[in-house]
Amino acid sequence: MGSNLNIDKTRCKAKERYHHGALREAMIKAAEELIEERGLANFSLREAARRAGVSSAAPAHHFGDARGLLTSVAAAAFERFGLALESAGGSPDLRERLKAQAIAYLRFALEERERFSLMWRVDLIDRGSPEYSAAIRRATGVLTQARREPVPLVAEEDPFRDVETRVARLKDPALDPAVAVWALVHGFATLALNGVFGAVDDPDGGPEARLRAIIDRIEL
Amino acid sequence: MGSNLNIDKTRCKAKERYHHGALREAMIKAAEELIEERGLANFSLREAARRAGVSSAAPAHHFGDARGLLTSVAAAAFERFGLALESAGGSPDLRERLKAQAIAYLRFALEERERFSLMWRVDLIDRGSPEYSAAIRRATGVLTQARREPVPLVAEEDPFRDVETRVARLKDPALDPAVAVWALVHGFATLALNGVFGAVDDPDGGPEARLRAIIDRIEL
DNA sequence: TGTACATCAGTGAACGCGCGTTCACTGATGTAC
DNA sequence: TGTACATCAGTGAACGCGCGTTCACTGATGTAC
Repeated sequence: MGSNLNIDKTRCKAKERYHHGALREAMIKAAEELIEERGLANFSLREAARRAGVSSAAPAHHFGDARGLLTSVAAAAFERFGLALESAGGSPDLRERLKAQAIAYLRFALEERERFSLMWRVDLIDRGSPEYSAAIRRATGVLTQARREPVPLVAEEDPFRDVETRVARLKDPALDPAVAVWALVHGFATLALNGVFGAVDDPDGGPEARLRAIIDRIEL
Repeated sequence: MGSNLNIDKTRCKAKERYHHGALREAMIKAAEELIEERGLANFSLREAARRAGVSSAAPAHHFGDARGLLTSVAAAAFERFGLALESAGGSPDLRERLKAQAIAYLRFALEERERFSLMWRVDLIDRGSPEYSAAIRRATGVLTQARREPVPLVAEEDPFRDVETRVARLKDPALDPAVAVWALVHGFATLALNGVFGAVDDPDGGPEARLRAIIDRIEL
């Protein structure tokens, strides 16, 4: 790389270079900011390109079309979402683990409202895209795998006591407490975003405590 | 009314009369069909007017603007939704009542996908509208009032046994099992609509049984 | 029972808008020799 | 190390689209006298 190029880069004025250099990432960032700022309904490819300092035709090279860009934004959001859930799942106790993940779920939804909505907007994104389906599979996998703790098969008295029940539960998805908690927190978050539970302004207070109390009443 | 008018009416060709006569209802019906048929994302005021056999300026007299029409559609949907929940809440047993309402909730969501989505799309409707807020208050009221059964205050042994616990529960919304079930079924329905639980084609089979099993595990 | 007239509920043409996408193009990059 | 050239990643102007809404209008209705 010549020194001229370096000078351009240290200026950090991407617009002054003909080639942006990292337009893909810049577009995703611009789209995220636009969506969070003006709402998902007011997203437009042109405006996102404008914010990235690039002509409206440029994104086509990286995303194909507008749906492609939104798909990438959704995939990136799911990626971060999965990480948040994962790092919340540290407790060895199943109930605590599920509760912590539920809270992480709720917080993500309340803090990144518009992006959280986008993640589920099938009409706006391309579900078939490899990057999207990988990200959603990973994130939801974290949830539904939450109960796959090392089961203490060797009980004190009878080594086979309860084992069959446990195995049956592991096999029957209807009885998976993780699915119940997942549906519960997803609905709770969605309703909270809709203002059903009143003010959402203090996410540390109301909704979270309420969610904790509810999860405590699910038989695991 | 003259006989000419009657002849016109029996012809049932609304287009042939200058005054539609029941455009408000016709527009709502047209919008509902359009939405269910082509999806919420493809709704347009013009197309709805076209289907009602009326110029695109006509609806303004009844709804003001496009948002006004969608608000009325959402309100009508909430009205039917509330009725469905209400008629499902017949059982004297709390758990059975909640379960039946949850199933009704799920069925409504799966059968009227697009309208169910619209009901919660704050960006498309006017939440402040009296007709909408009345309808949503009524429908959600059915849910959150589900536990307000006649509590058997006069117990066998000690008339005050458990009473304080009951009263405390009634006061603390965090412990309201109806809210838990509500959030649960709402999330369950939303995820099901997103295809998370696989095929939705047989609503009598998979999702419903699963939901029943989950509700059985909530401590009421 | 007629008539005058205000009001209501339509028409249809037109406006302006921002959008997504296409197109021929060009500047920059990287690679083969 | 230099040069030719293919490829990549941009430009910016233009196209066509359907939309929501506005506007001056008109036909139908209902009511007061």
